[in-house]
Amino acid sequence: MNESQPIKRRHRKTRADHASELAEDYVEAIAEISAAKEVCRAVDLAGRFGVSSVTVNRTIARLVRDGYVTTQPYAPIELTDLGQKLARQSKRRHETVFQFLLALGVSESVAAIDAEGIEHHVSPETLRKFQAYIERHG
Amino acid sequence: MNESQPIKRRHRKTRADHASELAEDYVEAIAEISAAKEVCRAVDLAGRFGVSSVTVNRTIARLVRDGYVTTQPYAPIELTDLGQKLARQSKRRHETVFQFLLALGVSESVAAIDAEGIEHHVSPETLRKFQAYIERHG
DNA sequence: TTTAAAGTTTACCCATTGCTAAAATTCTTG
DNA sequence: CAAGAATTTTAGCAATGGGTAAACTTTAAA
Repeated sequence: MNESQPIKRRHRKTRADHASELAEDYVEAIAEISAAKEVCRAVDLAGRFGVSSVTVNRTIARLVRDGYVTTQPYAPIELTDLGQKLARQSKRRHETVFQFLLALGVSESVAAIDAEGIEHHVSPETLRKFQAYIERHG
Repeated sequence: MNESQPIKRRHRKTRADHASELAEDYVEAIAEISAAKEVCRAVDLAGRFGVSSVTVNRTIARLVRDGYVTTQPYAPIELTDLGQKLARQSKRRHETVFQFLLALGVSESVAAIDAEGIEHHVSPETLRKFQAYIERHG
């Protein structure tokens, strides 16, 4: 009577239709790095995420496959329109979560860490509540 | 000046020292199911999480390896003291996140889903802020 | 310009988390 | 108790996300 419906796990679920957390982190980083220094290279992402450039390479290949990114051998990494759209959404949501935590009184360093983890699990409805809270409080 | 220190990803990071999200979900579920019907079997967890019992089996093997669970072939699944401790912590944190979302005005169905995802990324400091908010508001 | 450094790619490895099919065991019921 | 149902286990497959070592390109410097 209690184990009603199955709890679907939210990590690694669908393929092309729904961007993974990793994809969101990557497009967000690619957008930021591209803005800061014109081109984004695998080595930049490797430094950013603290992983090897081999790992970056394969992740980028998946992003290409899923339509978020274009690149050619030994060339810089660029976002497609879809990738840019996802990057904007991710950045906006990330920023909202971060500001919300600050408004709640969480310290900046902890808010930065927690926002990273939380952002991928906040539904539109909850995000709106976060925004409302930010507007009410400072 | 911005790509200061590497951003450590919070999913699937360490091995034995830090319980994975999946481990937390499992011990929480095992505790709940054991409380509700005396014994917890793989098939119960499979139903709960919407995965096959083969998948449950292997996950349980990892939990045994990591010291959270004991079991024997064809026997029910039981939590170790460590597993019970983790289950209590997880349940408490989960409950706090869920109540916090409700207090913020998020609907019950969405709060249930978001709490599942968010709970694993909330630091002790942020959790205290959540609790404080719940106490202030209803 | 040639060479060395930096960056990228390829070829391997591993663990996790999912699956199906089939074998083994335990439970239930006729 | 024997047969069938339910459950668990084993064997094998796949995708993701991590690694190293070594080869290959590109860039920079002497």
